Formats: sequence, structure tokens, C-alpha cells
Amino acid sequence: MSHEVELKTLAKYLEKNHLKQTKQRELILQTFLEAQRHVTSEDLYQAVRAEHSNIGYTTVYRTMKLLVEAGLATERHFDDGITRYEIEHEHHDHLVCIKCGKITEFECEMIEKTQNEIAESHGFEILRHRHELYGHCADCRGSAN
Amino acid sequence: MSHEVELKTLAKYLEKNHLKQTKQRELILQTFLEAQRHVTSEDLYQAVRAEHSNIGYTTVYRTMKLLVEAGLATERHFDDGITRYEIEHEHHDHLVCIKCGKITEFECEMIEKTQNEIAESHGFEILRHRHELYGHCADCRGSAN
DNA sequence: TTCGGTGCAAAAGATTTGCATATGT
DNA sequence: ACATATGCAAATCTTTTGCACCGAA
Repeated sequence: MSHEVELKTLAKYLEKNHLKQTKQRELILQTFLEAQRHVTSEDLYQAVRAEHSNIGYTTVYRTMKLLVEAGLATERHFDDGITRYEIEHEHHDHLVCIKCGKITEFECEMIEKTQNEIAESHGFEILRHRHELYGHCADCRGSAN
Repeated sequence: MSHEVELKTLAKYLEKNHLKQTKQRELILQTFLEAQRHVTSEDLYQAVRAEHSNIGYTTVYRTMKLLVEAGLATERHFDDGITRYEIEHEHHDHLVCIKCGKITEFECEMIEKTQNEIAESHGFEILRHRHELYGHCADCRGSAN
């Protein structure tokens, strides 16, 4: 079975906090990890329901919050205002296509370095950052509106 | 009276689209321009009410949408998920303090240039971008949690 | 057996919409 | 006069909470 690392991370987190291991939590984590990046709560709810049709919205929300606390997921708010979750991993940024909605990740050390310099000059301590470029992706550049 | 430029921009936009000039719209625009940057709908509603106590939420929302279309305002979604409006102006980024909530703007040509290179290498056409650094500002770095 | 978890329904918060009335053009 | 704008209340949408019951430890 895939995602052993994440499952173990969750198990450890649950144990450490005297929380319980349930099939719902496992299924939601699995579904989240298998989903393409940047899923909405709605996406997750639908996907989870397909497997185990009596899981409630409530549990999806509560579990995602748990995953965020456990360091497995991150909550994101792109400019359309819809909350999305992505797998927690650092130092990456996004290209967001405003036609087809595709979200591509990129990394850039150059920018990271410059960010640190800017922050320093303001006496600011960076804990995390977000950097998003909105526009048309290669596939959509030619196509009609 | 200040903000003549913006008032004129709005007037032009209204005329061009066969919309009407009303005191509500003017008041909301004034209030928005006088407010410190990055106000929420709630902030605006309260401020506007102080002047003209029978303006409804509805009108604030509708007018802000109008200002966005007229190019005078931009809607923003920071990571707390609350919608904020800011005065439309390009090429700037944000330092967001997660203790006191202060939002500071900065600009950096170096980063702008690098962004363009990255976009190009992906065949991506940038229309706008956002870049936010989250952490503790100079004032909050020393203080207790 | 005990305490946390789950699902439902209801609540809460943010934003939008329907509609009768008011107002700019 | 006519078409759009407004304000209220009701409707939506997303997320949270209360509560009785369920299930992991």
C-alpha cells in the first residue's frame, strides 16, 4: 500500500495526542494523497463519498484540519476565494492558469534569496511565503476566450 | 476634495456603461480610498454606515464589485480566508505579520524579472501575480506570543 | 468501560438574489 | 417616463457546532 510514510506520520500524531485511529481518518488521508494537488473540500467530500458513502462533510472538514495540524496538509486561498488543500511541502510557488484553472508548481532559489534580503531590510522574520503568477498557460494561450 | 482622479474614473466608467451616479457609490468610493489599504467588506460597511446610516450591506458588496470592474479596486484573499479590497496599483507585494496583522507593501524589480523568465520557460503568459511573505514584523519579533 | 469520533441537523458567517420602492437621466 | 439602484429580507454557500449514538483503546 502506498503512502506508508504519511500514514505513519498521522498514526504518530494521533498517538502523541491521545486521539483515535479511525477508518474515516485513514480513508480521507488516502484520498487526499491520491488526489491531484490543490483539492477543495467539495472535491474531497465527493471522492471520499464514492468509497464510503455515509461519511459526512463534518468529518472531512474536521479531518483536514487535523491533517493541517499534523503537518501533512496546507490550506491555501488562491484569488478565486475557494479554500484548497495541498500536500505539505516547502519552497515552491505556483503558476495559475485563469482560463483552464491548471495549477503548476515551480521553485526558484534566486527568488528565495531575494525574499530573505527584502525581509531583512524590513526587520521582518519570514515564516512562510506564497508566490503566485496568474495568467494563461501554454495550452490556453492560443485558444479562444 | 481629494481623490478627484478616482472620482472621475468612476464617473467615466458609469457613463460608458449607462450606469447611474449615486451618492452611495460616491460615498463608498471615498470611504474606500480614505481607508487604510486592505479593508474587509465589514470594515467598509461600518465606515460607510458611520456617515450615512441607512446604507445596506448589499450596496457595499455591489459597489465594490463595480469598483473592481472599473479598475479602481482589487479583491484579495490572504491566507486567513477573509476577502479584502485594496486600491488597484501594480507591481507590489506584501509582508504580512501573523501576530499583529499588519500588511506592508514592497517592490522588487529583481524578482519581477526572474518571474518573467520562469513564466517564459513554462510557456506561460503572466497577467498578474501575488507574492506574500508571512511572518513576524519588526515590532512583533521581540514581544511575547 | 471510557472518552474521543461520527453523522446528522441546526447554526453561523459571508455573500448573493428577489422584489417593491426610490432615484438618476 | 424609463431603466437602473437601493434596501430589506430571504436565499445560498461554506464551514462550524450541538448532541445523541458509535466505536477505538
